[in-house]
Amino acid sequence: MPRKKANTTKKAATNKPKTSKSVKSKRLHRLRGMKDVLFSESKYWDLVERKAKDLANVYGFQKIATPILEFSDLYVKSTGKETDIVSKEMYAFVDKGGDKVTLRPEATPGAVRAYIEHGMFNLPQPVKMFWMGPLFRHEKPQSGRLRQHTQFDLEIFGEEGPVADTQLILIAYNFFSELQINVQIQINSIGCPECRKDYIEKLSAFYKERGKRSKLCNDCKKRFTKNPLRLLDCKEESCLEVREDAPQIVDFLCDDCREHFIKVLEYLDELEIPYNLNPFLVRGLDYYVKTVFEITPIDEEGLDPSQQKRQISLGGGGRYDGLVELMGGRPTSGCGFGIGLERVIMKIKEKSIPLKEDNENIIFLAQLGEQSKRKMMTLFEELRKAGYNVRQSFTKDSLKNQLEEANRVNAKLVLILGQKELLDGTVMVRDMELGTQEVIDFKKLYPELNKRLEVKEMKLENSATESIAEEK
RNA sequence: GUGGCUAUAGUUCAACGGCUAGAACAUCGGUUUGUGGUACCGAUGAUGAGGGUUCGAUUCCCUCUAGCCACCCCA
Repeated sequence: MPRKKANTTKKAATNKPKTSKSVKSKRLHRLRGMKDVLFSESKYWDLVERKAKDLANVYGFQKIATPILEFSDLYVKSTGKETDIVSKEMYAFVDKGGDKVTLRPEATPGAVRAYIEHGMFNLPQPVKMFWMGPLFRHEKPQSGRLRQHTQFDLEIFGEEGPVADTQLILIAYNFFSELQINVQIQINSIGCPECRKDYIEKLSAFYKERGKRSKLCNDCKKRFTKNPLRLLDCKEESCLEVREDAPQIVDFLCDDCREHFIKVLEYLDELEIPYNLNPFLVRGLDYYVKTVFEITPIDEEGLDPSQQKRQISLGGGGRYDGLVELMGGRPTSGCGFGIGLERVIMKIKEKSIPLKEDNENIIFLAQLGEQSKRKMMTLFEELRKAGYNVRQSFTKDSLKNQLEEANRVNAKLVLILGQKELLDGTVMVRDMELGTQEVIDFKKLYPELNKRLEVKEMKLENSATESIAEEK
């Protein structure tokens, strides 16, 4: 039996044994870990972006945009050569001019670069900026983990006081609660380079005590020599056991760091923002000092544990006081945080929070015949400019199709103009909910529309109260 | 990057190694050449890619690709 087959013979046997990706399938596929945002998802993006911008503006943050492509060195120097992001996740390449460049893996370095490069230390301090855009990390994709994702990011430069840290956390908290996402704020202080050094010594000493290292998992054995702070991060059961008695960094903070941290917590208490003091929270970027925090979602409806998904963090940030200086600016303190918008949208979808849609009082214009089409096209512009919520489908000529479309967009009224109406100087007004229609004088269109839109609203209110009354 | 699971129309799912790969929803068309949302009829449309075993593969095996899950890490 000859099987149905596309008779396009692939390039003959001249192919190298290693098949190249491009020849493989006839259809082009998007790159791994990259996503298209389609119509149905756009409304979530609108919602989230609007919320982010509104909040940022209220708290005095101004928008900036930095290039997606930067010199690779920017990230190597700031984020840290040894961090996972830089050492194994960067989209780094040499461009045609021979420059070593990288697709932005992280927001803060670009903001810092811009702050220095444009002499923003000459602006009134603190400088508060926000930022929204794509980031690229070459990781193995999973749900909620993409190679291109979008972050909403806030940065404050030139303010060393704890108010700055608090304000960032406050904004993050407001962002989530106003989107009806339940979150938990994890917070910790990892001190400054000085007191952290002391702590790491203590921590190493602790783990060196008899028999402790043999209990650790393989990853942690490596961490012990490479980055002892990360020992605190491990979720392995046996490592957790050892960790129980480990010294906590908060007990070793210098006076300055301790005072700063206490203030942040006091402010949070004052604002009644719930937080979870997590002495084991350590963040993976080199530049963080003092306050670090992370935001994770909470499942409220006590699902059975098997149903519970791994809780990925929705956002995180911290203070980076030494970073501007490290990057060649004058000593400037700073702090910032980022929120992963794809993950936020995932959460909103999970909870199926209803979205407000702009489909109130839609007037749909339908036409029959060339003459009426022309007239309706101009009427459409007229109504639109007058502030009516109008829709049309002038590419379709049959009334059936136009009404179908009117129904799809949830129109309240349809104005129908055909040969008959055109000759009589009238227009037909069809009420899509009641299914009634009426021919009116074209000149009385505006008062008629206004009347119907108002009457409609009152009727709806009435019916709502009636149905409540019935239930009682 | 490591390990596991999966891959069938646009979407959600069917199909003891064997007949024309079947539905629902969606889309388009018709019943109605001037009337939508409920009905009826019809059409379009799929085995991720490449190889192997077999008389015969959607089904079994291998490779690649992609997705999901856990780890690593992070937003």
